[in-house]
Amino acid sequence: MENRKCIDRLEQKGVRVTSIRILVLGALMESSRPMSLADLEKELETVDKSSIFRTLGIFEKHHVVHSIDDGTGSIKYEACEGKDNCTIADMHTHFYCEICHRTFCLKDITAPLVNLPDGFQVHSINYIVKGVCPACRRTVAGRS
Amino acid sequence: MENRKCIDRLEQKGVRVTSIRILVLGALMESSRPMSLADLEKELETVDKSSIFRTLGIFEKHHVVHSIDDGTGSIKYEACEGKDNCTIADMHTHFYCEICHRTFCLKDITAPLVNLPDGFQVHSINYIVKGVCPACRRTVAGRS
DNA sequence: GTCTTAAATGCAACCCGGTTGCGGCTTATA
DNA sequence: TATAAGCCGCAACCGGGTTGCATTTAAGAC
Repeated sequence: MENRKCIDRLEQKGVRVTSIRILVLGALMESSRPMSLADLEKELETVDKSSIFRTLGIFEKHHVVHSIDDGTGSIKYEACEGKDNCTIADMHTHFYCEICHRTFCLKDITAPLVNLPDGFQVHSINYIVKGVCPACRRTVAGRS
Repeated sequence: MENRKCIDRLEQKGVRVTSIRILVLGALMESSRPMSLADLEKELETVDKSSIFRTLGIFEKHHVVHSIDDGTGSIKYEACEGKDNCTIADMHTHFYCEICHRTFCLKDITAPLVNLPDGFQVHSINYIVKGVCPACRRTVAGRS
């Protein structure tokens, strides 16, 4: 419960501090994986999902968190890392395991940026690799 | 209505030919953009969405079409190109315009593949670049 | 052609993530 | 303490996707 850290981050980004916001940001910062609305709902039993939803919207607008779409149909969120706003260069690769349905952050692997035809203006990148993660691969190794 | 072409493709992929399947595949092959279930529903008024849904599932399994997730919340489909099955190398880049909400196929731009840590087995790639398309950029040029 | 069977289809209902309207509560400021 | 702005919980809603089931269609046997 590093509340201090959450509070500092919120103040630094110009977001009003409330108990719920501390809880939501705390959960995201402690998690090693991006979390969906449902994940947060489960972890924060006492908080209504609409509150979490609105909180995430505010966080996103103020660059406290950013969202990624791993193709599972539910958007996932993770706390932004650097002090400054998340830029394209900060976007990292994600890996979605089709067996255990977990999404991994590969934070050291920057999402690649291709050259686009003239006229396309890039705002963000969504780069998801799908397949089988090491753990699941080991588990099913016997049969493949 | 190049029915012949659709029928050939279905037979070649080992999919039973029905009138609905010809319609669905025809619509996808004629479209310059990937289509969602809702898009197909609108274009094929006479066909029930559950039929389209199941048809797409069968098409996907038999590599007649593949799906992409452009982060809009609705999966889009496009007809596979080559005679053989779609491979990772065939996956191309998509661009989603945040203004007009259209998804563009950049067929000449192969989706990049990063090097993953050991143990990750890749099946597919989802690479979406988001921003503003040339047409919308021109339209809003006056104010930016 | 007719029969039989499996597959395909339409309909209606459902599921679930996401979203919104609104009344009540909390916080900030005077 | 009074007031206003913003936050929160509840409940209802929305839309894409999915499923169960009865009906229709197509493929093969006779």
